[in-house]
Amino acid sequence: MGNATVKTRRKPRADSLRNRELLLDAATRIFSVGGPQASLEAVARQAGVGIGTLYRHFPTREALFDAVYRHEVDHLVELAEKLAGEADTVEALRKWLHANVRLVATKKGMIGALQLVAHGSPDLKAYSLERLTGAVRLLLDRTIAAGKTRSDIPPEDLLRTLIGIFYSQSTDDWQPTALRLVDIFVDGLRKR
Amino acid sequence: MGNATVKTRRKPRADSLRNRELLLDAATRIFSVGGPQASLEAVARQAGVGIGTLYRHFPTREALFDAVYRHEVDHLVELAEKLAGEADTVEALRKWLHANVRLVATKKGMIGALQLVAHGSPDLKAYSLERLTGAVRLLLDRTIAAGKTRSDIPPEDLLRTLIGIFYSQSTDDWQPTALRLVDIFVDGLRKR
DNA sequence: TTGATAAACGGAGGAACCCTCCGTATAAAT
DNA sequence: ATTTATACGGAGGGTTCCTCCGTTTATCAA
Repeated sequence: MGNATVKTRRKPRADSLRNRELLLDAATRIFSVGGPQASLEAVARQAGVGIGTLYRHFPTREALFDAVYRHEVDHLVELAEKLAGEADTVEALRKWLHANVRLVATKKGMIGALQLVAHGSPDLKAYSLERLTGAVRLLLDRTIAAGKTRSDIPPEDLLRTLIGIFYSQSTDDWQPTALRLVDIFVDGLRKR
Repeated sequence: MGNATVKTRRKPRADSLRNRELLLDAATRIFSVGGPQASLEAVARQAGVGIGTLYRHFPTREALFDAVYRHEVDHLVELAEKLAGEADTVEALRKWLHANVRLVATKKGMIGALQLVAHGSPDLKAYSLERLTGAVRLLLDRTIAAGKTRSDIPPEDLLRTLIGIFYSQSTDDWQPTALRLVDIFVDGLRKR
């Protein structure tokens, strides 16, 4: 039976897939510096496609932003999977948390974006929370299994702490502070 | 000696003052429904003046927003001064707090605006915090002097609680909840 | 009162952006 | 090779931004 849809669909066109990817990358860059209300025409220009193509792929600004955000979340999950291969489990966890800090630091626009997300689509919120929690769990479980850290901290709490660190630091020069706080927290997790 | 400026300045023109006031009122209305990035041309239209006039009075969007916000704060201070004449001191306090809730509720845009303020000009933040604290103190001291409420709550804490109530409630239908929370808090202040 | 003039006014205009629509181009299927 | 479903690009109409400048007017001095 294979496919339950009415007619056998054509394979999606190669240029379509490629352009979608180009747009996503461009949007990530543009939103990073311009915040979530940056020019969509600039995104299309940056991607090297027509504005019409952008709107066909992402009918609304929201849709584009949603996709970009999911993309970023997926990247973080991938990174976690890669780090899960490292020998030093605690260090792997620490690296992943630092990557989070740097991501938000680099892509300043993301901060404003996060506020939109918080008040925006519950779908997106649920998706990112779930996936990121999974990523943390992946790394955290290994440190626990290795007997390196205390075992009474659920991944959700660790994630919430991370978010709390992002929110509480709203000045320009917050990155070093955030990294330090992360380190302190990780040290706190360590058994001794 | 009077005026230390170089030359004796002319009196500001009457139309200038009037237009400034018109613009401020219009901006309050427009920002209320459209949020802090609403169209400035719409503000000028609403005020019945040319767009050039708007830009002369408020060279940047920030400047206009700043002025509107100060205006609103001043209104709340005036209200506090008026309520300070009421016989029932606790009721006066309650009314003022409710006015705060309704203000933010009516002017939805203010919520987004508050976020801009939080990360924006420290001047504006300091100004509003100071003036509003003064207003609360005015009302709170009277209830304490009348022996109606406990006396160990500084006005700053009361204000922070109010802000906390605004921030924590981010859904559409938050107004009744916020009013209830305010009432509970005021009841908590009461001596019995 | 009556000029003189500093100050304010309005809005045209060029640039950027938003989003839609549709003629053209092209990848997949036959 | 031909067909055709899909995707592409960008012109175009509408909105907003902000500047610039010719015109109007409120103040002040005579």
